[in-house]
Amino acid sequence: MSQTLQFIHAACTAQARLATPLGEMLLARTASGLAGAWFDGQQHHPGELAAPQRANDPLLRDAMQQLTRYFAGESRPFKLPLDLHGTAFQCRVWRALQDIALGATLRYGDVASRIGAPTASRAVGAAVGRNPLSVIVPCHRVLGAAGALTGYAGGLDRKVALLQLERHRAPQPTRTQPIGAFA
Amino acid sequence: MSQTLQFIHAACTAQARLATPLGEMLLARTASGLAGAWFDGQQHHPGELAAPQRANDPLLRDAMQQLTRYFAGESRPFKLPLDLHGTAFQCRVWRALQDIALGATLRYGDVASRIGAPTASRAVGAAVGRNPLSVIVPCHRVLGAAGALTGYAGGLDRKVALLQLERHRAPQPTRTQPIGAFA
DNA sequence: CGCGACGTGTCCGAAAACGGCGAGCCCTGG
DNA sequence: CCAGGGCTCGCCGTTTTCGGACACGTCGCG
Repeated sequence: MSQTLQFIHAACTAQARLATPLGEMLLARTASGLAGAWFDGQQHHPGELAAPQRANDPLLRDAMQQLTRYFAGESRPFKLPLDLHGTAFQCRVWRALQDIALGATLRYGDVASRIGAPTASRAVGAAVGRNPLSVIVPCHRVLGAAGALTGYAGGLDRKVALLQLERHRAPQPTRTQPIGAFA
Repeated sequence: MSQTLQFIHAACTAQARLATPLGEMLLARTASGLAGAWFDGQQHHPGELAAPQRANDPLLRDAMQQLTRYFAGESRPFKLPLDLHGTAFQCRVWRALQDIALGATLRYGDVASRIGAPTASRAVGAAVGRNPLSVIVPCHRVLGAAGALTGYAGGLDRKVALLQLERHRAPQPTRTQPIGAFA
């Protein structure tokens, strides 16, 4: 099992479920922050967690509220304590993802450059795909060099839906413009 | 890294250090019980833990007190909530170890029989060696078929010392007599 | 009686396979 | 001419796979 999932199963203290327009999600927290958010049936889903179901946990409630607002169209950025665990490289990638503003997109190669490994775009792809915090860490804002969607652990339809949702709320279309499908 | 150590690093919530006649020990707990006790420099030591140092944690304090009394010569059995994590096989072995009374010893093969895998004595050796709770789960009470000490993660001298310590407190020399070195 | 072979579960190291990529090349079709 | 589509080939971190090594004991042969 991957390092991240191993950690999730060992250290999570509570979980909760949330209904969204794109399907149900599973949220999980540890002692120090939000550790996971997955769509039902997506790739790299941790499966059943031993941690108790606690819909009224303060942090989980916060997360659910912010997600609900996000899906309702609010453009306020997520503000939650996170507890991301992965290899050093993955963490660098995930941190870089958090810097992509709502409505903006980057190419895999751009992310690679930003973390100081300009030739590792393919490895970046792998890391992006294992992002444990769907939606909250915006891994859906990374496109192929030609603007193609190229992949999403939750399924391409969800990626399309998320980008479309964000497309109309963006304060202004910042940074790298999506090319091709979204030009 | 081994399954057990992986868990230790991920799930421990507090640690403490204890001075004993055989060297300093590191104790670690999780939310549900005592998870580790290692001599400094022993094999399979987890190294630096991220969990905070908390000498006044109730469980850790209890453990330290009982260990201190043990080293002082009291023969009262350990009574602590434990949180042992390993493969199914390892857990069976470690549970079996806890049933060896103070002053008694078993052979690796005996342990193998007791857990229902009479031909797996070699595998038992491996599992015994990875016991995360030195002293408390008495892995030092297992000897080779001929009574030889054969090994101890903390060093053979410590194994000798522990057995000697227990030899004189035992209510009565129960069960399998140590052969050879301890006859 | 001594020696070697096997059974057994787990960890460890090395090697190979596998991707949510991207650049370069050629080819087609306007 | 130029724009695009399909192909091949390098890129690189992670995961998977595989072969040995062990805190032993029994059995079969010389």
